[in-house]
Amino acid sequence: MRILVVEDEHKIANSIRVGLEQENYAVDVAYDGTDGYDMASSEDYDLIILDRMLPRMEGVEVAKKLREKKIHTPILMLTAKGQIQDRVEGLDSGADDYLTKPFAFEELLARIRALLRRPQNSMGTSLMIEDLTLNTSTFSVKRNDKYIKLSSKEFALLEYLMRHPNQILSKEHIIAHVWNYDADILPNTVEVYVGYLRNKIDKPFKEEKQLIHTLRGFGYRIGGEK
Amino acid sequence: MRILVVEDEHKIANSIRVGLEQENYAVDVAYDGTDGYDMASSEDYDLIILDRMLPRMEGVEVAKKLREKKIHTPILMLTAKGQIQDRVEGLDSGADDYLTKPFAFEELLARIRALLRRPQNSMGTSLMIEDLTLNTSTFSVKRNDKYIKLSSKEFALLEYLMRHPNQILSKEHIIAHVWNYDADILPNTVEVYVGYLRNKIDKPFKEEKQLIHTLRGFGYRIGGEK
DNA sequence: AGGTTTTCTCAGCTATTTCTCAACAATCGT
DNA sequence: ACGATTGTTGAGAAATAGCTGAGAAAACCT
Repeated sequence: MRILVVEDEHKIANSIRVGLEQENYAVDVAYDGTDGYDMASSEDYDLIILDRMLPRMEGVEVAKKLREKKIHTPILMLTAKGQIQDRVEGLDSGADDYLTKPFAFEELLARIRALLRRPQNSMGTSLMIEDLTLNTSTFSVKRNDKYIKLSSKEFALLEYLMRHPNQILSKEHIIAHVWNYDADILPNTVEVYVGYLRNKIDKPFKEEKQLIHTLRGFGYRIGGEK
Repeated sequence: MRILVVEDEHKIANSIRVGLEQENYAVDVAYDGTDGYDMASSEDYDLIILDRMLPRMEGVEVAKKLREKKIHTPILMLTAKGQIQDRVEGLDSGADDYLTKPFAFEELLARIRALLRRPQNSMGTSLMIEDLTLNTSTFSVKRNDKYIKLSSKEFALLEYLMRHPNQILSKEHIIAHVWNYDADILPNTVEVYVGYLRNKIDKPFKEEKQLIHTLRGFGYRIGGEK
């Protein structure tokens, strides 16, 4: 899957590129509207991520021109927050979906998956490892039939871990996926949150198998053997 | 089900179209009265949503002409607010129901469902959670056999919550469904209205189970356990 | 036109969450 | 065994989410 990112802020463009590449998308980047338009019309992308405010040509303008040219590549438009009424205009211009900055990287991924009509990543909304269940539609977490109350960040972290069971996830990787792209999060913060999760899902279940493992020097992993 | 939307404001027409398509209706749009009239008389629609103020031919006029031509497709007429005395005229002209702009999308859907259901059973739905009942045809709410008086916004919010019992609904989600498209509603407004509802349906029933739950960081939920 | 109700925002308050820091513990290489 | 590196944890500061009373503005009703 090839994705074109049109975004003038290099920092943001780069984080998106790196993040998407880790998810095995092929990514090209354009830093202004006209470049974006040229690339979108000459190459064959599966998806275009288009910032609304761009030098040389506005995002809305780019979208309109592409549609006029009968290029129907799905477009996901980005705007700064507080421009809520742009939504209608954005969708009118031909965009297929719409996301306000700043956003969590996971949300961007979810929208991309939706637009690419990919079968949602085990989209039973219910993730399960051993006797631990996480339901993404009711936002509930259970272990051994006991409900566990998590804060939203704890939930996001656990969801991310559970979507990649038995895989080692580095702290940098976790930061990129669970926090916003521009969040300046120390690796220690991840350590602290892993600690919180352990207090809630492992420590009270001493009888059961411990689920969150530390792989010193590499990262964390949920599930699998010691 | 095929629906014809006759509305000259492209922005509104488009939002309605997108929204209805998401509900699996097939939607055609006409942007003025004569086009609307032509399409309505040549195609076979299940419902026509007709704006009152239209270029080339007034909504009322379109409705009258259709009825003269023995086309009895249900018509839902839209007017700008503050034109309340138009109601009689609108209904006289042959419209079956009547909605003032701006409206919440959920309300439009409810009316559409009502109109499309009319031939079969004209029974309004009754939603129930524990000892709380909400009747959408009489617009009445009861708890423990006591009638509770709600404003229309409160009613709309409660109806939305009760149509999704045991589900967590985020403030953004609630705004999108209970308020109208271009309403610029702060999340705090939802908090306030949830407060109003609590004052009326939970606080006076301290003995009973409390029904409206806050899930910090996620949203609100009606029904279900603490 | 005047009073009432409803809708919505604001500002202050509280509780919770988020995140960092720094001290401590565990592990690793030599 | 030793310092160096990496991970854990308690304490607390800062940020954020949610609740509520007050009130402005609009809509509604005679």
